Amino acid sequence: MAQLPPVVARMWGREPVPRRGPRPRLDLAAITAAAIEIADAEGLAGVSMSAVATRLGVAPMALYRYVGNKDDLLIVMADSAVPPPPDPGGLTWRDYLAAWTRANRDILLARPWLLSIQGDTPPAGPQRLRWLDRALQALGETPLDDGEKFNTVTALTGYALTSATLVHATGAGGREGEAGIAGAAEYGEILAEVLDPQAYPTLSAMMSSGLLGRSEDWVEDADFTFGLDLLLDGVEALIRRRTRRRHDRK
Amino acid sequence: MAQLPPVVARMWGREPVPRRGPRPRLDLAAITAAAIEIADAEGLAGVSMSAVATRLGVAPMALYRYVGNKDDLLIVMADSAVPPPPDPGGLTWRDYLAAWTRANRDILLARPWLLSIQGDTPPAGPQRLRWLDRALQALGETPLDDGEKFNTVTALTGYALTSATLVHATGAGGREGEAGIAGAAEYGEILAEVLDPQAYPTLSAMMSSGLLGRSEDWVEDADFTFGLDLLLDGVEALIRRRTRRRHDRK
DNA sequence: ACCTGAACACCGTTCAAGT
DNA sequence: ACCTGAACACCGTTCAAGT
Repeated sequence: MAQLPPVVARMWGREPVPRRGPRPRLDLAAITAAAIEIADAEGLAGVSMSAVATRLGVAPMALYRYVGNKDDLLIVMADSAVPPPPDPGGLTWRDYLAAWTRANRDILLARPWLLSIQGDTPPAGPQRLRWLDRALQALGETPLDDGEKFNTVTALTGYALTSATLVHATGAGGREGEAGIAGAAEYGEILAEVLDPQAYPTLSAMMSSGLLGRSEDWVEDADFTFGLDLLLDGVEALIRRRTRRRHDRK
Repeated sequence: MAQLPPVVARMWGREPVPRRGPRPRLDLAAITAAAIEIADAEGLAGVSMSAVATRLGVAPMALYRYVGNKDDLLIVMADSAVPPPPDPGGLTWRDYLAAWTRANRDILLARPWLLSIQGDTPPAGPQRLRWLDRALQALGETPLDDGEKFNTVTALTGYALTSATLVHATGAGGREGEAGIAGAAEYGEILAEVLDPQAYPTLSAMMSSGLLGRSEDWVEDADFTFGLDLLLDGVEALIRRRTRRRHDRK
């Protein structure tokens, strides 16, 4: 699952260029698109090799010419399901990274099945690396070194992912008929019933004061923005420190 | 997968208390322990209902008396594989949350299969909620409101998760013979070969200047600590702002 | 009440064979 | 070179039957 597989080369357009033989009826892009359609409609559980093949009008074994195994297919799906990152166009690093993180989270909310794959796979495909590139680019003008930029992006990515998990899992952003708890309120009720105030003092105090009662707010911009600003404030503080130090040396 | 299932009640000790009939030869704890042993040894792929049953010396169908289905079992595993959170004992909120986040990440590094489950499941079991409780408790003395505390913890959780994913996926922390890319250096090499400097200007510039060459550092304390401090600086800035405002009102 | 045996409808993946 | 048909060794899950 964590192995960076040969199929990665194909993701980057390094398709073998054969001379002879019948014209291929498939390619990696068509297979991936079919698999994504199934995942969007039925979730990851619906994505079986034979379901994908059926949708393409082909025998299941035909897929193995393009994909080493099913894990390969999942990795390719997780990359190509991601749209291009927002355009940097003239934004400050802070405004851009805010938009970038929000867009990142929105993708995960629209395609929750990505959560199950991305938590396990490093960015190695063209799309996810483009996202990484743009975020690093936005920090280009700052005095941070490469490692610091990288860790900043890691923190933002993690926040987007955890927020999306929470929203999706509690069903707060849930579309009708979707898997997930009926609502954050129900989640709260279940916890309230089960939590022992002795063992979970802070959490149960918060719950009885209504934290989780109104927790559909988790999806709302205000709440997401708060945590995001927390992170960006940290970055800004660091930049200010760095800048000051440079200035001192003059 | 995201459904909060009836098995949750059982996680909380709400086992049915039967009167008559043969004494049970199994219980949820034993099943979970067996499944975790398999996951530790062979990864999540090795955890099949029949593998778990075999390890317990029982027919596979016996498990269905304790667990609704396999997804249920995974949810229970993901909770009970988590050890108790660090002890708060006299630490400042900042020191405690730093230790908490680091411990969080270390668990994920020790049991990478948790990554595949936790990215998809909200905390609903006794262990993960205990972690949540302790983190909120540490923020108890600060002037943050409940929602702010909650989002702070979300951001820290996300950072731990993404850091662990990155470390694990690039194999930087890999034990011998484990799944994963052989090393971060190899990951870098693959990317270097495939990245078009035109399409990925910042990333390829960083790579040729050696960012990913020395990227085993990702695991090292220094690098992890940097991102963590970034987050905590953000929290601290917010707390300072809140405190000042209160002071002004006097 | 608890566990089992047999059975069902699937999986992912292989291999030799066809064109 | 590409696709297929048949086959293999598994899955998760059901149900009726045993004690």
